[in-house]
Amino acid sequence: MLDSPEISDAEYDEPMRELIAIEEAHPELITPDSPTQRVGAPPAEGFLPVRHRTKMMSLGDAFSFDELSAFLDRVERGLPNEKIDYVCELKIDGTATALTYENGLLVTGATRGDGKVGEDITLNIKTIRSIPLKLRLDKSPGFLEVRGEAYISKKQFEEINKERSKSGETLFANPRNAAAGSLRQLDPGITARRELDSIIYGLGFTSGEGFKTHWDVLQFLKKAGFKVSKFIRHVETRDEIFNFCEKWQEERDSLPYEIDGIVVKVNSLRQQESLGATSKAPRWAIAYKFPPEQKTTKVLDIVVNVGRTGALTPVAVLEPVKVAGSTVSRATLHNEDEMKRKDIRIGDWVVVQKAGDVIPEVVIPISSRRTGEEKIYKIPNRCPVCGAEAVRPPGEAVKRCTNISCPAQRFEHILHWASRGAMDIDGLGPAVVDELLKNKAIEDIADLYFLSKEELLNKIGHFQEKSAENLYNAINNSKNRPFSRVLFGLGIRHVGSHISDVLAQHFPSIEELENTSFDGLTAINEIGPAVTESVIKFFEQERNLKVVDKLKRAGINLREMIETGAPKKLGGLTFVLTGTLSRFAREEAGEKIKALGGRVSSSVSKKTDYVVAGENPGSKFDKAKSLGVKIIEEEEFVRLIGG
DNA sequence: GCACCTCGAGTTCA
DNA sequence: CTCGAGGTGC
Repeated sequence: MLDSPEISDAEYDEPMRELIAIEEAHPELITPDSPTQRVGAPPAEGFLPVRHRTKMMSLGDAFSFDELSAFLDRVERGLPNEKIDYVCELKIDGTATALTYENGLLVTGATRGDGKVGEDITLNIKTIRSIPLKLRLDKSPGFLEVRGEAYISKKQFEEINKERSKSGETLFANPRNAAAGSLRQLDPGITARRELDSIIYGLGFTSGEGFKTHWDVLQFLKKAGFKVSKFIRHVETRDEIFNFCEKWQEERDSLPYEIDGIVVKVNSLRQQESLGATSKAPRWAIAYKFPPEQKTTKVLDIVVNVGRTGALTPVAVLEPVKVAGSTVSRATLHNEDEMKRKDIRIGDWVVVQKAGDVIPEVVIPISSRRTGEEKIYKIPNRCPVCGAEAVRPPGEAVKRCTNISCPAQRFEHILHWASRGAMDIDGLGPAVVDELLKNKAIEDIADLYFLSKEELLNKIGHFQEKSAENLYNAINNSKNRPFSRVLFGLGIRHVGSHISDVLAQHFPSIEELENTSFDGLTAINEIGPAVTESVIKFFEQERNLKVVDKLKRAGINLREMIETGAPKKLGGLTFVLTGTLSRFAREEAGEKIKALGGRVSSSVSKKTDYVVAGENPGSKFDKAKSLGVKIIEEEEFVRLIGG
């Protein structure tokens, strides 16, 4: 077997500490290629475009062994009567990068971009420890470009998401997105903390090196100091190729990083050249893509869940089965119509898969395995928790429990109040809320603020002094959350986080919101009749008024804070973002605008002050033009927000 | 009244 | 991520 050893991370770690010490003592000795220069560079302004010397092509896909065979047929036809051997590599699910070295020193790291022009992410690339800043060659070529995959290990990915979850940031869907996102950080310090890794698998434009095979190239890359995969295989027959694919399809879970397929390349560089390329992809390589992992399992039961709004949602209880890395035992069926459309019955054998990598989904029932014993499930007309009538309004898709004091709704409502987007009360999770309700310590959200430490300790079975103290403090600290979060936490129907922001902008205090009229609400952009009605209804309910009153007495912040400092730069201005911004994600830009007192709206109207147009702006751009709304480009926007 | 875009609400697992 | 539904503009 021709497996090749991988360079271990430890080899890069050891000399670091020593070096830092030396350089701190003698700053004049710091060289541009010093590993200490990997981090600490100032945040970049944005990313400059880099033109690739030779196009970074993508690979053709094969989604089955048939398609893979067809590819091999084409290769053989293209090289009649020649002996052909191949190299099989794991296709790591990361992000493609091109690294250029001049006279042995790393000068540029770039993303693939559209293949012709990528972005200069050199500072971020330098934080990847397995990428040498200097080649380990006696005599380096004047110009060397290598290509590879920058990725994040499964373990590190979970680590990152755990932290993001703590700080309330949106989670990365998969390691690939995490890697891509981390490489697009303006502050290399953040990239460094993400601990990316890299595997190099080929050469780009390079001066004066005469290789015969791809295998030789890989050996050279290893010698030059790059991390090259140890799982690469040099093969000669089709069977070996298929075996390699099959083996890794089964064993992909055992790898420290995610792979989404196998790359098969013609080994001889002369043969590669002779096969050539289409405008999109080389004819001498292909990516065999693993099918999304699907498993079959049995629907043991279908149960209903009662949500915060009283919605009855059917959930399939499944015979536990391992799919794409985790064990699946439940899957939502969304609603009655969806259940009927897919015709899923209790006792059915079904195909399950992960939608988007995390959330299990029932794809389809296997009707051929039916015995006739399967039962069609109907959502009950009574709430399974409180027994009240459950009604599905005409034209709507969900059945709802009509009892506003239904224990299930109350429970979910309190959890919602404590949730990250609302009051963010750490330590107030399902188990604690359950005990507090059961032991009659609270009835509603406002009661939380009248609990003493002792009560918390007494009423929550598993609590010790420390946890009681922590929760007590967490509850107290939530009193001065911004008004918009309080509004969101109230759980008014149709009032989510965004509409809460909008309402808080227009009504500086809860009294003003309470006393407004139907027209006063609908006049506001983004507030239509449905939202208006539900807000007005909320304040008509005696129960709700009592809770609001108690919240007031508890000292909850029920007015928009008026900033006493310097007037905010963007006070009262409304922005609409369109197109792709290069410096930050849209969400980030939105955060910045809001932080400076501005508003972000989703659609352009006469009220819009600025439309910020990024790359490929959408229809909002045209709308802004026709309405005569001021359109600014990213440059000017950055100047406007002063950074 | 319709198309399009957003937002809201519910959900899973480790 | 998913679906459903609200808001806006034609």
